[in-house]
Amino acid sequence: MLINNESFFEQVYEVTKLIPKGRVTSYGAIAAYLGTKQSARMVGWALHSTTAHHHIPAHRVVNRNGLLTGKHHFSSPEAMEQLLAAEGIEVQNNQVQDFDKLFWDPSKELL
DNA sequence: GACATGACGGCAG
DNA sequence: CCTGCCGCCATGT
Repeated sequence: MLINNESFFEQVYEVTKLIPKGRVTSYGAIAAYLGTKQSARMVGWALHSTTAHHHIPAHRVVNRNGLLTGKHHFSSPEAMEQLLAAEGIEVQNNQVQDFDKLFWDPSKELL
């Protein structure tokens, strides 16, 4: 996989868009895929820009714990849960159920 | 220009 | 097992 042909943000957008419906991934996974696993925070920041001006399924991206930490940044705190639920992902207490099963690793699946 | 914070993650205690 | 601290990059004050 070629890395760093475009901006870090652009790559985050693409990876996020490639997340299969009904699947979720983590900021760290995306960061690791992009080669900046140490800067998982940047991924979150990138997605922040994404939700504002791009149509990105950012609701499929959660933290390593499977927790919907960023739901508060969506149109509505419930939006993230609703979107995930609409895709068949069970969310309880801001946490993705069966996260380990639904987890989608870009560096593995997208390879 | 410097300090503090943030959609995170890993390691140490 | 749970809590706390550090690192990383960009943005806001």
